[in-house]
Amino acid sequence: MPKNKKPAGGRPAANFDPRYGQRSAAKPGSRSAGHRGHRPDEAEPAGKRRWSAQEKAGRDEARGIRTHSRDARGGRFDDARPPRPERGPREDRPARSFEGRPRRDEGDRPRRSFEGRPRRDEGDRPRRSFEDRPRREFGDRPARSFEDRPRRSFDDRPARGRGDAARGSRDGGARAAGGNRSDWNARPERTAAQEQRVDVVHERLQAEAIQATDVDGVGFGDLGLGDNIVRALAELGAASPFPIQAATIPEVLSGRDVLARGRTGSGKTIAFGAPLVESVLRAQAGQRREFGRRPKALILAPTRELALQIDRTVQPIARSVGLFTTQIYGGVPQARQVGALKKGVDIIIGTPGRIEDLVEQRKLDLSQVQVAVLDEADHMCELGFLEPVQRILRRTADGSQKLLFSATLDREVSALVDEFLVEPAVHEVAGEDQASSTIEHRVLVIDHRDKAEILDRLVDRDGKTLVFARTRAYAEMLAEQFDDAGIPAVSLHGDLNQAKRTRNLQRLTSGRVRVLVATDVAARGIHVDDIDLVVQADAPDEYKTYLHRSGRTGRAGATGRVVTLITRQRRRRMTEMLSRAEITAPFEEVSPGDDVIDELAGSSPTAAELTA
DNA sequence: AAAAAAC
Repeated sequence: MPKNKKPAGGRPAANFDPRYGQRSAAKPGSRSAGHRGHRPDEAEPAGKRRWSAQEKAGRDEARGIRTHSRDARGGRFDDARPPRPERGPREDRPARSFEGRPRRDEGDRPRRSFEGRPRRDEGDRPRRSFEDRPRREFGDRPARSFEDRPRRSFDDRPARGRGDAARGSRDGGARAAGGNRSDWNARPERTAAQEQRVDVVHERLQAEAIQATDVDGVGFGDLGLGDNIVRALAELGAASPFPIQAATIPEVLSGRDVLARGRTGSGKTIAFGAPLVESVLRAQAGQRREFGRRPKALILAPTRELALQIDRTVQPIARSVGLFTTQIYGGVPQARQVGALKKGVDIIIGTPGRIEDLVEQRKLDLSQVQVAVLDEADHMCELGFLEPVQRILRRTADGSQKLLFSATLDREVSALVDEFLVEPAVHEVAGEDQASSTIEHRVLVIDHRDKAEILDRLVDRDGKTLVFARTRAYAEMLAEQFDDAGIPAVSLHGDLNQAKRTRNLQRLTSGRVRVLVATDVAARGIHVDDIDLVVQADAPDEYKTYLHRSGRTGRAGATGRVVTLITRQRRRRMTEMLSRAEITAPFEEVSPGDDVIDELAGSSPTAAELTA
């Protein structure tokens, strides 16, 4: 089995370790209930609010899906179900029938070619570019030589689909002809030394890079989206396409499988969401939305919050053309979700567990799904997620289009690409390196005993701050610590029940609280406007985690700062991880009374300071 | 080792 990553090694006694316990088997939600009292002024029935409309987080990551199928069903549109009204179903779209486009068989595309680019032998660490990430050594164990690292080799993977046989459903013609996808696997044998690298590097996929300047003057309509969708995007705050959107929207509409990498906050959600809606619409042009119709598109995300957020972006787009979406994730009663499915929905957005659960209960039928999107695709290929995701994808319609998006997309996704994608197009945005980033990175080397005090000072500020902790217990403890210090804070982690999770995140979004302490449940995809400081109370273990966590700030061009606390012993691991992340950050030894803390707690750097 | 994801 693709035992993806996860080194056997692991970290030594973590840098910090209150370890409030091996309390892994904690009871959900219990302990935190207590510290919610602060802020009596919230004249808002916080409990009931559920994600209201105020946060149309708009762009964020997006995933698009699309359908190239045509699935016949009857004629009108009489859906009475109104998830979150806003404007009624409107179907003025001319039913263009675009389908019929030559689906994957264009031999002319020079791009893609999934193959692993020749990895560079570094020693010279050139610069970044997502690709060729210089070694990525998992556990970040202290400078251990690469050799004792558990290896993970693509070539060791079970021969799944490697040939073709396993992927019977897809039209074999194109595939047989195009050799591209085989490039994923047909890599030359490696030497033992190279083999070592593979498990840590996950080479980058060769991609077609779009230049930011290519987008100048291009509108969403030019990319093939209909007027209603373009209008809906404008209402979400997306007036014109970001590069990743300009690159992937036409590709998704063409029906091709797509792999896309765009850094955090670059607009991936709309990049897949908008064309997905357009595709579903085209596929059913002129047909009625029947009661009980089965979903035509599926968007999978790794966390409930992300699924919810994606829906907040996709739903208005879908509604603008009369299509319905529904969320399918755990932690909340099934009834409402099942009820929506019974009435019939066009697009479902959710997390693997509940989706599989409903499928097994026969309350969800994925057989009509023509487009499936995996957001944070590389994460969805990790241990624990991969198999459920595979089972879900296998339930979708034969030949369904697959779209894989992530800010850190690498060969780790080959586990899914091999089985499910056919000659995928690979896109990324050119020049997304640190030089063009709007995020400033700093590392504070501290004494463990000073940690709590330094954290208190760092988060005692005006702007919104997101603090990451390695464990649920520590996240909870920190939130209480901040509260006790007079700094209103809430937490977000898996020990909380979904209502609290949703409410606490909402509190940060709305600004009622300016400090949120979270585990990595919030590392990926979550978009909250104006987080200008990310504090890593515990340094992450993987460079990808570093990139995703820090990506909670500096979104859509805004500036932000990331401060990571480490103890002296961890300097080396941190240095190595930053190099893998291709990030440059000064290390500063800091004590509680140092001015630098106030400086860091102050306003985030200006664009000019960042480039200086 | 931890986190996430169903009940």
